[in-house]
Amino acid sequence: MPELPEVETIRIGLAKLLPGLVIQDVQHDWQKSFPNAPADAVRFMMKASVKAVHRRAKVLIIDLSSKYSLVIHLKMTGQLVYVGKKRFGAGHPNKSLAGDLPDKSTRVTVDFTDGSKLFFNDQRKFGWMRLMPKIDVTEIDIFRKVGTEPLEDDFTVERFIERLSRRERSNIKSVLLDQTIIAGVGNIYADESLWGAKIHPSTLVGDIPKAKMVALYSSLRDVLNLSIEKGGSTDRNYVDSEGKPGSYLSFANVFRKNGQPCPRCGTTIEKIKVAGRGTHICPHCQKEPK
DNA sequence: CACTTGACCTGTCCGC
DNA sequence: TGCGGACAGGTCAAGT
Repeated sequence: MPELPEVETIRIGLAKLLPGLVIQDVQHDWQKSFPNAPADAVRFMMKASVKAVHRRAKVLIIDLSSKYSLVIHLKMTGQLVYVGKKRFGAGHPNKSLAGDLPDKSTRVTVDFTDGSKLFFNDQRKFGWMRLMPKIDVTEIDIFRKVGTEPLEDDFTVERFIERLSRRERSNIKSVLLDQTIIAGVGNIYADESLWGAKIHPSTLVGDIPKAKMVALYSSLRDVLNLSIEKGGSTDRNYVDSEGKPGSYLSFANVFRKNGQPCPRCGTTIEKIKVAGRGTHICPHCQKEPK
């Protein structure tokens, strides 16, 4: 579920909430959700305080005062929700989406010494949290191979075109989803940015004229920035660090809008399959390549 | 190398 | 109301 804007929204929230808190205990209910966590590793978390919260691609990194970091990938249905002591229990701000915690999808609970808690929930159990020595964090595959961050200042349109051109003979949608080319784009923002640039998702990268590549670059950055501003996209599962949903989907133009009119031309939006993924297009604005 | 398929899981929705 | 199948925003490995 969570793509760059959702993970970044969580990071912004946690960066305000966690630093300075001291870990008292950690529990987990599913080995795959908290791998590499032998008793020893968990012991190294005790009494450590949170120093900082970072994001790279769709991965969160919580640096501790010890030599370790908590590294978290939310995959499809992961949530990372902080519940402060004052709000814990009755009156939680979002009963409908984050409910009373822990619940049946809570995989890992981190207790802090002030009585507050950080819950890692994950319905489908695809996500994970790992405790890693800081020096090893960059050795995770996704960090070794991951592409450029699309919102960094030095991610110019020239770099965008250079990176995409490494996959000239692939269709543009699968290239946008390829984390080794550009980091953080998933199905929602791939569809939205392609609609913005009027490019059919099956178009081969090498067949896209330069002007459209420039349009796609702008469209992608605009869509990601707008979504961060709106707190991300909530379909079913996504909530931010305080358990609140994001509102971007009400600004989306094509994603999950099949059957509705295209906001630009009024043609009915269709849902097709490209690169094995559900894909939303306006068949008038985004002409299928020959 | 490009692309597809299947796997990892649970929950929901849709049609019969 | 029950049941089977398709599907869900992400990655990874293996096969063609």
